[in-house]
Amino acid sequence: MPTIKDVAQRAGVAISTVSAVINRSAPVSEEVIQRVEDAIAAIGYLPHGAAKALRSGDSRLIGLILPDITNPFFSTVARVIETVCMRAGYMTFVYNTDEDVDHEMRILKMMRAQRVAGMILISTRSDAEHGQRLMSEINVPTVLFSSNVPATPYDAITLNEAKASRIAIDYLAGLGHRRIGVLSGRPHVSTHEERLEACLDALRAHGIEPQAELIVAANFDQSQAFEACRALLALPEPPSAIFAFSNLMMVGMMRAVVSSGLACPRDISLVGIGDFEWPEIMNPQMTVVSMPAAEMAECAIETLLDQIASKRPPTGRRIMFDPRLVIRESTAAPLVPLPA
Amino acid sequence: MPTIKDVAQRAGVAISTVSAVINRSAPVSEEVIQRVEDAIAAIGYLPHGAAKALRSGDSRLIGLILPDITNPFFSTVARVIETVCMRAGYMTFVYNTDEDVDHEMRILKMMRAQRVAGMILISTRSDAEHGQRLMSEINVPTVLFSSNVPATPYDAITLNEAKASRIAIDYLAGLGHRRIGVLSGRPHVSTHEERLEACLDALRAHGIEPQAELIVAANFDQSQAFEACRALLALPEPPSAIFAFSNLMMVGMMRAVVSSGLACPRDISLVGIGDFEWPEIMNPQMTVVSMPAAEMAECAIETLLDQIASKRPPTGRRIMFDPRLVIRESTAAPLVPLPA
DNA sequence: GTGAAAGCGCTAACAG
DNA sequence: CTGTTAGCGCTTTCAC
Repeated sequence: MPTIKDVAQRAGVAISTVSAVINRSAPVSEEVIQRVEDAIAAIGYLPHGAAKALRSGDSRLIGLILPDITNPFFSTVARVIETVCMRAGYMTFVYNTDEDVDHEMRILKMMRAQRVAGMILISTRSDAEHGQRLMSEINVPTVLFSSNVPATPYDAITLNEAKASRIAIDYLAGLGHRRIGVLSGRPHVSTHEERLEACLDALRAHGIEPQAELIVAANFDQSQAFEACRALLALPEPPSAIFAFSNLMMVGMMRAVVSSGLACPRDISLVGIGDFEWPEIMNPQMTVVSMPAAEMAECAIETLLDQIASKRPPTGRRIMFDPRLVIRESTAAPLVPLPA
Repeated sequence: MPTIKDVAQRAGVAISTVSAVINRSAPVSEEVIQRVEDAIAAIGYLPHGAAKALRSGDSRLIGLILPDITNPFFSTVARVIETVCMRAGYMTFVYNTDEDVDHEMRILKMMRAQRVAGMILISTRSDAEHGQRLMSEINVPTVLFSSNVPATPYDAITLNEAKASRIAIDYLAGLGHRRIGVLSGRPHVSTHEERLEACLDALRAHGIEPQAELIVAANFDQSQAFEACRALLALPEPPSAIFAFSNLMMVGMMRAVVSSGLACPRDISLVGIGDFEWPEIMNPQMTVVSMPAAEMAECAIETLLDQIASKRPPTGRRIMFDPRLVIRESTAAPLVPLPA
């Protein structure tokens, strides 16, 4: 591989001059610029990223840590962040935690070893203990995404979780459902805790006392949601509607209904959080609380880039985006409304 | 950030000793190892990736270039490669081309600037001209994935494309279909060219002369497939079955059928290449030619890692994986079989 | 066993 | 405007 020295030699100038024309970091005569650019093109020179990073102390690298790129919500987020980063001259590392705390910490270490300039982190937990872990491992601008970690100085871009739950429960209750199941996520994650709390509030607001047997945590996991939903459906007094806290859990529920020989929405109404791109090929087309994934991702990366550029410390503020109820075919009034 | 120097100081040893214990590259006494490791832990030292890469000439970086991570086939591939790479001590850059040649070249440049140790490339074109471009831009071990670029020295891991088409057409013809539409991909891509050629062969083998009006290229794109399928359906003599060359084009077809007020498989049979993870929630559940995505990805990364480690030049060989027909509900015998 | 020193490719400070 | 040079953090001879 040719180095900057080879370019200088060929162009008949000093190394620093080459650096100056590459980075436009000092004024150079038009004629010399031309000679240098010709030399670069002739020998196919490309600056050595690691050398540049080492010397300048700026890796031009950004880390994106998410649960699972296989989930369409997160892959959409990744695409947006990749695009914005590239435009800003950053490269992106995208890594999957699989919702595993240890793995998250391992990835954080790799990011630190690469001296990334900043990170977007969809963390696996939101509790104070994890906040401590994060703060001890992170030493670059970081913005939290989707899930929040309160006891932490980082900015967070999230959904308005309370509203998301409220919308869903209000809609279901409005349809006449009284026995409403909830497939929650995983304790210690803000997207679970906040949605769950708002669910309970909303249920009570409709005069429905939450039943423990109808509220089950399925770990944000498709197959666990499948099992949990089957169990709910097999209850002596099954719910007439279920609200799940994620897109993949919604899928799990739909599979469970099929495999139980039931029909949605005839036997059971289903609502999830997070939409899919082609609802019309699903059976049934799902009613969901949708979130503005792309806008949220854009906000997150803009926030991060701004923090990196301005060298301002994070303000610890939280930016919330509004969910929106998209009514399709997986919900209906209960078959046999309970007596008032 | 602490450096190796700080560790050496704290442990009371020389820099080179610290390096030796970190990399186990030279024998060091147990006692000193302990002292060094304590020092590392105490100050939270983590080797500087760029410095290491610069000095050792080994970036420990692998590039994965694919069309679109949003496509479940590619995100599955990415997960496998990330996992295997991490186990082997490599980090991964994943980048999307959006099927754009210029963008592919831009990404290749970034990879070269980072001095990646190797690449897995799902290229956007397969013709000789593009092969030339690739060879002039690539100077590290590279393995081609999914699409092949024949005039090139790189190993390629692909589907057995001929067989994929044959399976699909045989099945459709066996069902009694004579007017079979084909939604092909994009010219100059092997996954288009090879599948198309095999399609025509298979059609003729069944005594069906391919009709130009029934064969349309939809660019491997979901919405173009939607449009193309609608057009096919609106033909005076529409096909009774359509075979599409990708998973997303299959989605586009299913949407087109819905939006045309038709029913699949009653009015039209549909087959695609590439499966989805939860077929049972689709309407209808789709019949597809499935490919072993994870095994193929594993083969690709193993091949690459082996090439990097052994420093053997690529053999230019092609490893093909067998497709498998998965019959579900999107196919049936034609409503009105043509007279023999 | 351990330590001193050269140098990977680059940037930036400074002298000309 | 151009050229020389120090040194980013690390690995790796090569003396000791």
